[in-house]
Amino acid sequence: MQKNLVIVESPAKAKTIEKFLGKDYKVMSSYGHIRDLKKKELSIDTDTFTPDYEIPEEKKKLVTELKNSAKNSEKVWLASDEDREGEAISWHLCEVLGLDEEKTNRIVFHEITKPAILEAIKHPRHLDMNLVNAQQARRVLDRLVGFRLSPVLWRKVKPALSAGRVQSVAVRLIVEREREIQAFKSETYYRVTAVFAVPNEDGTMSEVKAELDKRFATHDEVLAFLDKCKGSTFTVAGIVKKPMKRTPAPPFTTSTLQQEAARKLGFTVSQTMMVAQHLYENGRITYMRTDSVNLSSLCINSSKAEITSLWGEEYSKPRQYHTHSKGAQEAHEAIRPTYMDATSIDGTQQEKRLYDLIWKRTAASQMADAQIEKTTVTIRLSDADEQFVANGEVVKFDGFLKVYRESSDDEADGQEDTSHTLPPMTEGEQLQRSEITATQRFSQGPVRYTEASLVRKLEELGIGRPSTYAPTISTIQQREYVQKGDKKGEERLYTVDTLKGNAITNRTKTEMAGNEKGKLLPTDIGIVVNDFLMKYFPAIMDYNFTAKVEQQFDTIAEGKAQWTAMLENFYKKFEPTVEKTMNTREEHKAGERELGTEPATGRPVFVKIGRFGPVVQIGKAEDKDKPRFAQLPADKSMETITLDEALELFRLPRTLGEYEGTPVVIGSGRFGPYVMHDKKYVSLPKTENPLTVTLDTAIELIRNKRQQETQRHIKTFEDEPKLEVMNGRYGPYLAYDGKNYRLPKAMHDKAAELTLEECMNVINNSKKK
DNA sequence: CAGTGAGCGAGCTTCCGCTTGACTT
Repeated sequence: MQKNLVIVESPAKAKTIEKFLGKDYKVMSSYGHIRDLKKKELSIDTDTFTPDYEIPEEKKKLVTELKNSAKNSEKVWLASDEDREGEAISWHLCEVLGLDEEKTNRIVFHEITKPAILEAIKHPRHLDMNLVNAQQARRVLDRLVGFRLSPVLWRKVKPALSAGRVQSVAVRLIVEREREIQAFKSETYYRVTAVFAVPNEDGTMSEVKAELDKRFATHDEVLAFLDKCKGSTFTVAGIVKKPMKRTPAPPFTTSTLQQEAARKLGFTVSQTMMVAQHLYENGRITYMRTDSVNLSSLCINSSKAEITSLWGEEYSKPRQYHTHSKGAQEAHEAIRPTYMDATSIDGTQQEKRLYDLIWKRTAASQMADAQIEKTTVTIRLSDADEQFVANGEVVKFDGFLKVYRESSDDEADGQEDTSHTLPPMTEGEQLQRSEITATQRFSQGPVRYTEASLVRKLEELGIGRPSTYAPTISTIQQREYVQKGDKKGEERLYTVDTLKGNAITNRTKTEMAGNEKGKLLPTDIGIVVNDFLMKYFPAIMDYNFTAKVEQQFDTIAEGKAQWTAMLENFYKKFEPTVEKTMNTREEHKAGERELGTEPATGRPVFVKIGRFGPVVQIGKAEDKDKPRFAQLPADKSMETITLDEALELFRLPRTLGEYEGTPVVIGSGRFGPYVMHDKKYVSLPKTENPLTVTLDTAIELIRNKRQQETQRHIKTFEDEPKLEVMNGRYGPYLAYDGKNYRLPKAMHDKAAELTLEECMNVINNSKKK
């Protein structure tokens, strides 16, 4: 008979703890939740709000193992995380394993160290049913919202769509940001900078850059000002030195790690989580799904030792951080290296880089402030009221800046770091002007979200949890509410006026404005679904909805409210809205927009969301003649497409004539326009317009393609029919068993003479990698 | 990387959180 069984949530944690506890303890993992609502049904009695739980198929084997182990143990310790979800996991274990609730030993530890765990074992408690009920309320509410709302979308918008407390608000953020950008009107202004020459002690000259304390609204004001500068003298009116300090950012949470890895390493949110998972499983870092910035005393002490030995005592400053983000539950520590004395690790390139980032952020958080001296010099003009201001920054003591500096999202916007020194100047000193420049600028509109900045916004609103940020972002892309893509900016003209000597020169330059890469853009479906939900379910779409229900979950957790009563309250308002919306007349009409009529027939032309996405339709379903359909191309949107653009789409496919007795047709497919002849397709080059291309050109394209086809097969082998030497766009390659393999450059010239053995060598070598 | 190319009448689809594999690419 086994003495003790300890159950934790994660297998990596189980392995570590087992070492600390010795042979009287067996440690197993539940791999998260072991029971949930049924997958395909609502699984909730909507009169009593009783959930109907089941053990999912993929967990059955694990549960049997846990059951057997529990039966053969004298004592079972439930050691899931100390938060709402963790408490519920313990309760489900209790129920499923048939443990006696009164005799349950529920324990929690705040850090994975031997003393902490031995201490926890000394203080077992019972299950906190209030906390469990708060979790049940959370789970049931999310199911009700998701499973009652989604079918409304299936009927009113398009099949297989989804809605939920978290994802729908995430889409709303992106849709609204896009509308803000559309509505934004950029205003122009003029920024004036001056360069002065200042003599150094050794007789050489230094340059000082200063900016005018006023921005001009019109070009006339600029010219008037530059004119005044011509005869003006420039005098140093004041020098102010101010000491400043900069403090390090707190250690990483899931959300801040995702943001920094995106900015500094270019990782996607899910990439970051995958790499972090590896580091965690290899014992390199603490748990990677956390909203806590807390560091264990172990880490604080070893950081101090490490920093002192690397850079000296003056660089060390132990700090305790406290979490105050909305809805934080603090079941774990911050994300940090398990051993601070490991300054680097073995692993893949990505693992090394992410580890390095985590190590530096953690170390910096335990380091001294940076001491900076900021110097501000004001320069007065004799002939104008405005003043120039020059700023200098000197780092007196670098402190944490030695290892780490946090990035910000809008860093790339020309606001480069201004840390530079000023040459010595004295009050009353006259400066020699060398050049004054007025540059036209434009006010910056809102920027689109990236994956990482959306995560930050969601966390700020208290929506979603560390374990769901990455999945939420992929869900809204999978449902095609949102697309990651590039938005091309527009070319813009701006003027630069320069005063040099006594002459003012004017130049006009061009720049690209509003160029954005890898940003989240709403699709037509995303916009339509959002507008629909905003119209009928504003309460769910409210940015504060989650915060409001979280407050109620907290009240339940404190034992001051009944969880089923809370759900009843919610449902009695929610359910009638669902019913009402379901029963509105209009089906699949959301987002429909009439563009006008087709000139030839007078039939109505409109855009709508069809079975397979946005389409243009001519005529109505009830008409005598069947309606015609055309899918919206990727570069057009339902909100902005015009009647003419819509009618263009119906000019394809068109038949050009016949060749070798079969028709030649120009069509438009997923990959652009093509020529179809005898069931074979040839892509139309970009230089040809599908609406005007001639039969002769099309025939030429068909012939070219045929010739290419004959040259594609270089060599086949009798002994191995699955293998073939092919000729592709990038030279010869091998095709074997449905896969393609690159041929080394040296073998390109003798591709036609390759032997079977040589080919198989290439294939086996590349398979090894 | 290496070729691709539709129609709008199968029944099904869906939530949020907690955790990792076992599958391919």
